[in-house]
Formats: sequence, structure tokens, C-alpha cells
Amino acid sequence: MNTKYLEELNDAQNAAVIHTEGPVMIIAGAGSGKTRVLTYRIAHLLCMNVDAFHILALTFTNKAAKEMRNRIERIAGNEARNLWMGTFHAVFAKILRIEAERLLFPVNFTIYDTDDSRSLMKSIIREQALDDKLYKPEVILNRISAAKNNLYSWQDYQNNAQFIADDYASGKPKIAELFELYVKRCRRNSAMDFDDLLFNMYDLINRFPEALHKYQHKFKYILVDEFQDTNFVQYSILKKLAAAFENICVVGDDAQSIYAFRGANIRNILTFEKDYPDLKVFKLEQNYRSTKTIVNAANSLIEKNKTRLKKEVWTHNETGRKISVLRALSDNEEGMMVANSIFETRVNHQWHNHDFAILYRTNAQSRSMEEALRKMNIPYRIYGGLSFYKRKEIKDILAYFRLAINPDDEEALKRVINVPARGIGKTTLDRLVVTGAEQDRSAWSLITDSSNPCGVNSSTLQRLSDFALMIQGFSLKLKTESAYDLATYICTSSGLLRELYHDKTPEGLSRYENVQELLNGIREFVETGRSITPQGDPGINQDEGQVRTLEMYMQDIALLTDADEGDEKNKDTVSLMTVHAAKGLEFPAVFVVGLEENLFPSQLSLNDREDLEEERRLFYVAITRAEKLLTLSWATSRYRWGNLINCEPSRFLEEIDPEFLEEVSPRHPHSGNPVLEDHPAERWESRKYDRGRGNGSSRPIGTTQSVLKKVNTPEVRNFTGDDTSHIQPGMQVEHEKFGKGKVLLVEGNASDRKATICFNGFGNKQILLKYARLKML
DNA sequence: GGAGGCCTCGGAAGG
DNA sequence: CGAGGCCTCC
Repeated sequence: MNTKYLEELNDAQNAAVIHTEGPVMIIAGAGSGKTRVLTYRIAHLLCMNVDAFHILALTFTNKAAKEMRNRIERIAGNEARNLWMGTFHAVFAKILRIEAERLLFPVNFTIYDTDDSRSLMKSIIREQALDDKLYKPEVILNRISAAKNNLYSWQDYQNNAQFIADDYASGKPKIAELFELYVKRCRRNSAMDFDDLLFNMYDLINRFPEALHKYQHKFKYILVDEFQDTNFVQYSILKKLAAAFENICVVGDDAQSIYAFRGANIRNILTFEKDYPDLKVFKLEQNYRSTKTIVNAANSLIEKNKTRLKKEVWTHNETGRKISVLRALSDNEEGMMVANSIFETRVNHQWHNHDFAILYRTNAQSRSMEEALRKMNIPYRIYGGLSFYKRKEIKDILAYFRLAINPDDEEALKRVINVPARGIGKTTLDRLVVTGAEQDRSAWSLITDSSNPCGVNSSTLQRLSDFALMIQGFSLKLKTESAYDLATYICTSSGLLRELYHDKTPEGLSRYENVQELLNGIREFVETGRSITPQGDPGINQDEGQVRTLEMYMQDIALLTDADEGDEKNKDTVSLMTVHAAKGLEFPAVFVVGLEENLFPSQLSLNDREDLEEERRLFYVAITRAEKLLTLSWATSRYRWGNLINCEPSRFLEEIDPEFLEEVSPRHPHSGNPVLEDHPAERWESRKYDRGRGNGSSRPIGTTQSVLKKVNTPEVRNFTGDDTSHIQPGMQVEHEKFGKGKVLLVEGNASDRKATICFNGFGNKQILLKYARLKML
């Protein structure tokens, strides 16, 4: 390999790349080629004959890791596959599985996502008979999370007078106890939550010198992206891992730190300088992305922040157009103006839809934008929102998978023990919980205990043991069957697929398709042998030629939060997203909307200088996404929670040097507008946004329904029932949800009349005739 | 089991 | 306003 690639770098970038030994900090301004430097640096290490197995590269998102791996592969070829690269959580999860035994966890431990954590905390609060209005699961979990992220164990917490006093003062003295119970329950369930992946990683290398030594010598070179977003535990792990060689390179931009609200600490940048006195600092200040106007406007804004490092971002690019400021009379008009402007710019500059992005502070603002874009027949795509893996039907299936792999996973068990319905109701579940708490046993150990420890009646006992047998049957196949074969088997024999298949409502159809989509993804995983998550897998379970099992699949997706799109990139759509979601992206034309006081900056940021500064950095991130055209808009009134409110323009508009701004005179968007009608062809386009994982994340379902209603889609839902007054046993009927069936029995009078009907695939159901809309066949 | 009524609450979001 | 949670009722 030659080092010709170095010629593609400017002086500052080049210096940052070739200085490979010792601690390095790269302060990289927006659009200064940060990712480029990071990837070239890794390529350069490989060139210098550093073994890829000795390089650890950490990012915050799967997306960033994936992109970096691709780029390195392009420069460095296959050797890049052996890098340890991925998110903090993914890499540490991998290590924790290898080292699970030391921490007394089984290798097959489950990773709990925030929903699992919430559900577990909720049950604990209930079991403790605490008021869940006072002890809100999210609030308690936030407190626990903050503790873990600052390396306080539950014991530390209980011994910390300050924490105890704070909790007492806030009227929630039981938090310390809940912390302990939560940790113990996670362990009983053989589960770690997201914070545990970090906390336990630290614990591992802190308590086991052999483990520390092993990974210190494994990772001779450590690189960290988005360093400004690291929290205390992440920083502590990095410092320990790097202690042997001190070849640690961190890249970040203090001006783009927008996650302090969840524990990220910009001050890590300052601490880093203190911790490594011989630190070499490089500053990347030349911006390659944006026009002079945009770069200078951004500079004039961020100057208003007091907490920041010295850095002068500049560009050789053209001056470009001034930044347009639009004032609308309402949120709807704001949408119209933006849509109009996109329409015109597209024509005037011969641009594509995918050259445009609309960025907003809160998700709720997407509605007026969507409506306007639909009216103008401009295709768009919303990023963020309900992720594929967060959908109920997907979570149900994954819960079966999880249970097969780790039967102690009580959150998974509670989720599916009665899905589809198999007569194990609330009463039984309560008994399991109570007995479990009394005897400190997992629900699984209770339902597999034939001595009936919960004292349920014999038919329930039978149902429980049937369920346990079914799960055990799944577990037996884990090591032998491929992920796809077993997944299909589980979907079928659990009855999940059948239940979904019979649901012919549009939502039901969509759910069924999603399940098929999941199975397709698993098939692809098995057949291509390609990981969905980006980190390479030099450690475990990548034996070539070996069948890819469901366990491997679950490890692969455990830390995925949104379906990575990729193949949809060629779609020509306008991008809509929150400013947070736009971090790291760039577009030729950017609209930042809703620039009003109490919205952007958010109302909640106004009382605290630090919060306001974070809000300003957020706005800085927003405007530095733009390459050529930037438009800022605000409305003098908008609907908020059902009320029309008056709005003042954002202070941020005044903070940008006015020489870069240009007020666009309000022009009524209705005049001379060529396309304002609803276009029937479009509704299918809109509908598609809600489907499957192909779109990655999709639109909130509620919005889609309103779309369907609005354009008068032929009603699949409109299931008209017949008059059932003459219903008799033996008749064939059809039910909206359960499909066709035969009437077995009719009983009761008047409003109490109910029928027992045997449905194909659903068995006998008692239906109240007053309510069920039955079709007589 | 599920449909409907009532209440609550509303920030951005990585893994 | 609208989504989600909880309770009640048949």
C-alpha cells in the first residue's frame, strides 16, 4: 500500500493523520473533513503495518460506524474488516460476552432497551406498592442512569449522603432502594441495560487486572469520534484502556455538543488536556462544505456562547447568496412558503428533491410541513419517528426469540406469555410476580416447576407447562437450526403469524407485512453472512461456513435502534427531520423552521445559561448543515397543544450578523401557485411511508391515518354488520377480525344476547351481538 | 377480551 | 389537539 492518499489532505488534516503516536486531540470545525481525517488516520496506521486487530475505533451511532468502515475499506481494502470498530455499546457488549463469566453473567445475557427497563421499573414500583404518580418509572430510571454514568453503583448511591438527602427533599426517599432492586432484578433476569454495558465494562477492567491488561494490549491504538458527546463512564474506560500505550486520538467539536442533556460532558475536552500533558492538539478550521456567507453567519452566532474553545472556521468557497428569513402568519403558511420555495428553487437551479432538507426543533412541527409538501406534490421522507424494531408486532416476535435464548428474561416472558391469547391472564401473571418476589425466583423457574409453587388451578398449570414446553422446544433448536428456519418455526408454532394473518384491517396488513419484512431480513442475515451492525467481529462467532444462528442474529440487532435504510437512498425525496437527527449530514439547501422564542430556543432552556448555550449550539449545527442555500423561517402564530398562540421571533435571528441576512417580503403563497390541489396519485406514496422497514424509520402511524381519511381512501375498514336478530346455531357468519366462522350457540336476551362462534383459525369465541359487527353469510 | 370513557401530559434522542 | 394509560363495563 502506498501513501499517495496523503496528498488528498490539506496541511492541517495531513498533520493530524501522520502524527500516529501518543495522545492526540483533533478539534474539527463543522464541515472541515473530520470523518475524512479519522478514516485516513486509520488507513495510515494500517499502512504503517499496525495490525488491524490492534486498532479500536469508537463512534456514537451505528450509522457513523458503518460509514467509517465503508470508507476505510475503500482506502485500505479487506484488512479494514479486522478493525474493532463500532459504537461504545456494541464493542463493549461484545467484550462483556467474552468476559461474562468474570462478572457472573451468562454469555447469553439479554440487553434491555429503554422499554424493557421502563417495564421492569414499573413492575418493581408496583410490587413495592409505591405511588407511580410520585415514582414515575422514567424519572427514577433517569436518576439511576445518571448515577451509573458517573460510576456510582447502587451501594455507592445508598452510602452517598447527598443523593439520599436530595431524594428525601424531593419526596422520593425510596429511589436508593429501587436502584438496588432494579439492579438485582436485571441480574436475576440475566439482563444488562444500555448503561450497564458501560458500567460493567468499567467494572470489568477495574476489578480484573488480567482483563485490563488483555484489552490494553489488544487495543494499542484507540480512536474516538464525536468526543464532545462522551460521558464520564465512557471517558473513564477510555483512559484505562489507553493507559499502557497512550495512543489515543479523540476527534470532536465543542461547538457541536448537543447532548449534554443526557449526560455528555464537553468538559471532557478540557479534562483530556489536563490528563495528557504531552497531548498534541490539531485544529481543522477550513470548511469545505458551505458558502462564506453561511460559515461567517454561523461564526457570528456561536460567538455569543461563553463556553467554547478558540477556533476560527473559514472557507475558500464562494460567498453565495444571503440567508433568507421568511416570516409567515401561521404555521400552515410557513409550510406553504417553504414548500413554494422548494418548488421554485428546484426549477430555477435544476435541483433535485434530495438536495433539500427541512429541519425543526420538535417533531410536532413536521405536520404543517408535510401538509404543504403534499399539496405541492413534493415527495418527502421523515427521518426519525417510530423505529421498525419498536413496533409491537416486531417486539413480540423478538421477545419469543429472546426467551428461547435466555428464558430468565422476564420482560420478554411477560410480553408473550399470553400473546396470542392462551388463557394465561392477569391473575396468573400476578401470582407469578408475587411468588417470584417472595422466593426470589424468576418467573421461568416457577412455570417450569411441576410442584406448582404459585398454587394455580390445574388447567392454568397445564397452560403454563404447555407454554414452557413450547419455549424449551425453541431453545433446543438454537444451536442446530439456522436463524431463518428457527425464526419461521417460532412465528408459526407460537401462533403469532396466524393471528396476524387473520387481521385484515389496514393496520393488521401492515403488521403482517412488517413481520414478513423481519423474516426477510433474517433470511438475508443467514444467506449473505453479512452483519447488520457495523462492527467487525474478530472475537467470536464469525466462523466461516458455520450456520448463522438465531443467537448470532439477536446479538447483531440488540443494539440497533433504527433500521438502517441504505437501499432507499436513491429515492428522490425532500428530507424532514429534527435538528438533532441532522447532525453529521449536509444538504445543498436547508430550511430551518419555527425560529420563535419558546420553540427554538426551547422554553425549557431559557432559565439556565448552559441550557441556552446548548440550544445555540443546536442552532449552529442546524445552519452548518447547509452547503449553498439557507432559509430561516418563523410564524407569528401557531397551534400548540390545540391552542393558537402568538409568537415572537427567535433571539437567534438577531444574533446572526444582519449583513448575512435578507428578509424575504411576505408574499401570499396562494397567488400564482401552479399546483395546490390534492393529487390522488400521491396518497399511495404517502401510504408507503408507513410500510415496512425499507423506509428505515417511518411516519407516525396516527398521521398516516389522518392522511388516509383526508383523501378518502376506499374504506377497507368499513365493515358493515348485518342485523343479527334472527341469528341461529349452524349459520355461517363473518367477523371483522376473526374472519369466517360457524355459530354454535345463541343465548341471552335483548342487549345481553351473545353467540358462541367457532372461527377458522381462532377457535371458539363468545361474541356480544350488540357490539360485534357480524356479516351473515 | 376489547371497546369506550376519562385523565394526564406534552423536549430533543444515541445505544 | 392527540396519544397513551388506566378503569369500567358488557
